[in-house]
Amino acid sequence: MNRVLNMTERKQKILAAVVESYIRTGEPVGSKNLMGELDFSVSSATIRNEMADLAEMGYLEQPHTSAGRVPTTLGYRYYIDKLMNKMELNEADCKSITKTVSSGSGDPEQLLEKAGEVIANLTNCAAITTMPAGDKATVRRAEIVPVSNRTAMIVLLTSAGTLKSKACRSDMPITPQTVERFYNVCASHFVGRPLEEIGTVMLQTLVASLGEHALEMSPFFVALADLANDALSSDVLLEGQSNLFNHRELGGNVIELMEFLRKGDPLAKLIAGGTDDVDIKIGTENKYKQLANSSVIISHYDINGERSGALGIIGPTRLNYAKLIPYMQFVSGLVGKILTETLDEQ
Amino acid sequence: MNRVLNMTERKQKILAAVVESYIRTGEPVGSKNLMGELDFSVSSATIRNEMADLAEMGYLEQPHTSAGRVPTTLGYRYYIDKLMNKMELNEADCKSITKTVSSGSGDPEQLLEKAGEVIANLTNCAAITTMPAGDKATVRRAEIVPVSNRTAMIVLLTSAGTLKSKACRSDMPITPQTVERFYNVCASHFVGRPLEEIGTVMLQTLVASLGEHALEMSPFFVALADLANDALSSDVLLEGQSNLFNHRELGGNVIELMEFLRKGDPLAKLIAGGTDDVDIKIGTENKYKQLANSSVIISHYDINGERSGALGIIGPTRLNYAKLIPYMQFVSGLVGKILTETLDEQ
DNA sequence: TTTAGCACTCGAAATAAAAGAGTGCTAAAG
DNA sequence: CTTTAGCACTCTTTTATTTCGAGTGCTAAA
Repeated sequence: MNRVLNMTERKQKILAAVVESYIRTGEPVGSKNLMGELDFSVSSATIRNEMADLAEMGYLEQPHTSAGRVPTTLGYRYYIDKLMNKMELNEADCKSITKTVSSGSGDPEQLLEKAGEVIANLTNCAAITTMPAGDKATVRRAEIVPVSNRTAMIVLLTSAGTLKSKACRSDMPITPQTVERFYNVCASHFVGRPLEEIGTVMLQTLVASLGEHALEMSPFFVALADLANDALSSDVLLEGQSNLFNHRELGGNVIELMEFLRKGDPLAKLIAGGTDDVDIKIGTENKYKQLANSSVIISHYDINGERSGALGIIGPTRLNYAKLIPYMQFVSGLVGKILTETLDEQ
Repeated sequence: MNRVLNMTERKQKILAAVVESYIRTGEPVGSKNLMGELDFSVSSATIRNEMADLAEMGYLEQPHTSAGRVPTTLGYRYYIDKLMNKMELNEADCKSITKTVSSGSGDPEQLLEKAGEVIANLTNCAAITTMPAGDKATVRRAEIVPVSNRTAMIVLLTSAGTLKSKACRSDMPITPQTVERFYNVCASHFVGRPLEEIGTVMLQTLVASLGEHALEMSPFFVALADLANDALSSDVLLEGQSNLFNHRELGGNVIELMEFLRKGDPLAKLIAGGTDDVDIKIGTENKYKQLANSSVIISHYDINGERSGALGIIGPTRLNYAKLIPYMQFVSGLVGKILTETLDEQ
């Protein structure tokens, strides 16, 4: 025994056929059925031997002894990297996507929400989208607006077009002088500076320098720091969550999966990483165990040539990669283009 | 035959015992089991007769011929209106609720989110909360802030402390004059006036009067009208949706139910109606067919003595009404108190 | 190296049987 | 007239048993 197994061309063809058949039907695929799907004629026994080899090599596995074969994570990976032929985009689909996505009023949040919806419907998966990153955003404007005697809204607008606000309560009455003082401090210390600089340390020294007004002003600066943090942590939108119910193979884990998706934080991390144009994580390739039965396709978008955010889908491992990857690229490209136009600085 | 069936005291006791037992266990309750739960001794046969009567009267029903009895909508209703003894609030719970809910920074949205979470955890149901109604809110401030050459944020702050914003794109460059002009128009026409007045009709006449600037300004006013509408339609927050999975009796309908909850609109209507302090809708009493197997408990909160919003839970009909109703009242009372303090005008 | 043939495995579906909980009715007792 | 013991009957749930079929792995011949 202990022979060496090489990946031959025939094995590749068989692997591709298994993957594609499984993606299409969701049923483990057996040697007989596979005969009809190959562009060369061999007996089922031959295919069986090849499949046994592929299983030994780690590309296929059997749910149980007498069932057909199913691709492993490794099998999908090999298929995607070496075997898959990306499908062309359907002209009509492109048009309708473009129409839907660009129908908004120019509001980035609305745009990404729409894009998420489109993707979710198109792919029958859950879609996640991130708002344009605020990493390098600067403060464009910061002010307080009183809403009652002791409560004011703190408003922060960034150069990335993100606007965050928050009510804040003070122990002392809010006078027009308070408002003006806050405005002046912001204008001189924050406007035009990166959001990151509004940290608690910075604030402490600042508040200290305010002397007699320190007590009065400090809650507002604390709130402002909160807002800056908010604006920095890019928002994640989730659409079409319930599409996941349509995929039986996710089984009872759908609930855990949805619970996982509900928390925005890991999602943000999920979508953040990766340097490629399109990131694909299959099953156990995902760092989060809740995603062990899912695949994730993430496609980034650029604003003014700079990586700014991403769109992604989450579904069963059995995704139609050949079709969906080009779609994701198309939509993210579109989003990037629209946002570049919208937020263009000059 | 055709005898008249009267509700006797014994029947009431039996009905209450059935309802309470079913709420506790989720199993149809049979005559023998019920014997142990009554404060008087009769044979199971007697109970059987009484239960048959209650079934004929419409308060109980059988899932199938040889199963125990389950309360009908009518049965629950009778129990809640006439038989139920509200449970006292647990001192420790109150404290921890108060602590959690009031731990925020004074932001109403954050407050209601926290309150929703608390309720969801406490009741193991989905919780809905509405932001304070903007019905009578007036415009406190409206302005545009440029974020790029042709894009600006429209910002609207209402007297109710709601702040809405939206990006808006113009076909012409946005100049400081544009900003000032917008500000002036808003100051003279909108500030201090009810939100409702910013309708499209009003806008049309206004834009017409702008003469040469009409084209330049109109997209902003349209966006402003959008924002006003947004601010008027009270936002609904949903928490603990996934708790619904824990209730097996909701069966396969959980998915439809969640899908229904995802759309905010019917939720808003659901929570809006009702004049009582606490509204309870049991199963088919709900107007929406998706809620036919669910119960809804809604408790309103007042700000400055005026009905302003509500907190609600959605769960199976088999809710522990005696315990949850007081809890809902407590939390909504608390929310009202905190918001009154926060938004107090004087 | 490929292929036909065949025994074997294992899950899924179908069928049968048994168990159990609860009812409704009857007839006797209070 | 009301209550209760007794009992046959109904219907779901559970468990056991069987059957079926798809698919494999192995062997031996081409």
